Amino acid sequence: MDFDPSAAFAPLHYRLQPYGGIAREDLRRLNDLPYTQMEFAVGRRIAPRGRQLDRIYLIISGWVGQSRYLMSGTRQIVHVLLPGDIVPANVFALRKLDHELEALTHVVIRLFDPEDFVNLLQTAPELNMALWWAAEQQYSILRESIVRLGRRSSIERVAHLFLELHRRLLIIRQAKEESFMLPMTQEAFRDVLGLSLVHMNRMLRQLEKQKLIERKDTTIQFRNRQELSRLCDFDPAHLHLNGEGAWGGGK
Amino acid sequence: MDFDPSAAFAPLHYRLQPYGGIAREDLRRLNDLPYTQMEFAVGRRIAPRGRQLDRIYLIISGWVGQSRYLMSGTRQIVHVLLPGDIVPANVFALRKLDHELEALTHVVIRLFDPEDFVNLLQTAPELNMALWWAAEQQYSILRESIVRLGRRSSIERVAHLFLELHRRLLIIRQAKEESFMLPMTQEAFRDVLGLSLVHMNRMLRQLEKQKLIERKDTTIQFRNRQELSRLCDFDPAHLHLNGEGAWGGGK
DNA sequence: CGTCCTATTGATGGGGTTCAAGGCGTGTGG
DNA sequence: CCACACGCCTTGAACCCCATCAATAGGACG
Repeated sequence: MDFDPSAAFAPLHYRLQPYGGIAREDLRRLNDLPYTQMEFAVGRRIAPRGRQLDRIYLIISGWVGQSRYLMSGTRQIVHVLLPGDIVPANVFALRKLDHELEALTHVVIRLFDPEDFVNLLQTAPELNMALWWAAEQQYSILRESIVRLGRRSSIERVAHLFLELHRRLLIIRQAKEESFMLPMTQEAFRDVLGLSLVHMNRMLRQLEKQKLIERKDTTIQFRNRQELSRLCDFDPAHLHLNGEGAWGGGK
Repeated sequence: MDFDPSAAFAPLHYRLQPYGGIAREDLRRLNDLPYTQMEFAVGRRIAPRGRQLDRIYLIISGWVGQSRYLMSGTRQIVHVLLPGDIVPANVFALRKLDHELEALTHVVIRLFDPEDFVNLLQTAPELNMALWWAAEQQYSILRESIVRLGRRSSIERVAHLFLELHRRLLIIRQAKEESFMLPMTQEAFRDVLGLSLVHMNRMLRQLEKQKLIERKDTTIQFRNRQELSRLCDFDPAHLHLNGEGAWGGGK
């Protein structure tokens, strides 16, 4: 680490690292942008569906769900945002939110003025490019979620989500090599995977019984990650872990 | 229409219209960009997973599937691209494809050099912004697909996809008010919805029996679109049909 | 006229939901 | 300090939606 961002910025810093050299100065300027900071308790709604986005949300700590409620009252969590993630992923298209933002854990977020943010990007091309790549990664995760929901069995879904979250947490250094903290309830987990609570719980126990994972409190420990990956045909390619293929965009 | 684009460009033109005034000159310059044009027969692979994107793909006519194959051989079509759609949606992040591009119908595409494309965008801010909005719409559709797969029943999925495709086709003027052409096979349809062929067929027949739709050859005619929308809780908000909320991005 | 692809329908079985009840830990108030 | 409540997790039992297997029909095409 040649740059020592404030702890608040560390996740974003790690997240953008793979996408090429971002000037220390740029990160510092991002760090120095005026902001409002807010905290939310578990389960609280951070922003409602339909809200016109007039702020850039940066997640400092905690997990945030982008979720949709159907008329029947059921919920689908479309995407789980981790520290360092930004809403909207594409800061140039400030739309109305088509989903809720909900705190899946205790959450700290920072709000920026979009104009400040975009002005900074326009004089920081590397940072700009890195954010595009981070956005692209988010969308790849959405695509992979579609595959997971459309074509994988329940046990595969559970395994696949574990492995994906683990990789994402590794990037921001909030996981160990073979374990990670899963702070959300099974209820939230269920709504990511499109399953029932009962059945998802059974699949969890089955993974334990097969000695693929271990659970202690909120910690998930992999006991045989390779076998787990094989079980659910996990391929981290969609996470674009190396920024390879980045193209300078006429800079 | 104050601008008369070549027939090839009409869908893109219609697609970008809602997102604010794009200068006629800009569209003309896009139209004049050097390109390669290619055609693909039904079922042919346009680009394989893993290919480094070094071209911008614009769909001129036909439907293209972004699909993933699992080890088991099953396929999930992650997204259906229609005329006027662009791959990659974000032309600034040229990654490796994490899915296949397949021709769901006979397809004509145009390939552009990314550098040409980006250079044009850098001197055409309105066009640039419109493309961001178009990209954002694509991602919203992905999110809605996740809800569809995760929390909707089979018959709801079928109805929902019909209504969504109809809306998208209306935008590019390739549908009538109460009907549209569905040129893809039920096999492809199945792989969008994550269902089995047999069951999906039954749901189609059931929608007919309930007098909600009618099918003649490849034409789907709505017989009671309101009831169909209610059945599947369809809400076109995710399509961002009006460009409202567009924000100038410091231009 | 046979072949191949797509659509359709019947029969059967299983993966996952729903209903129901109990366990466990934690916080809270008497 | 204990009793109780509440949230979350866990497990059993019954049912059902949807997948799978199987067979036929109906073009399109050579």
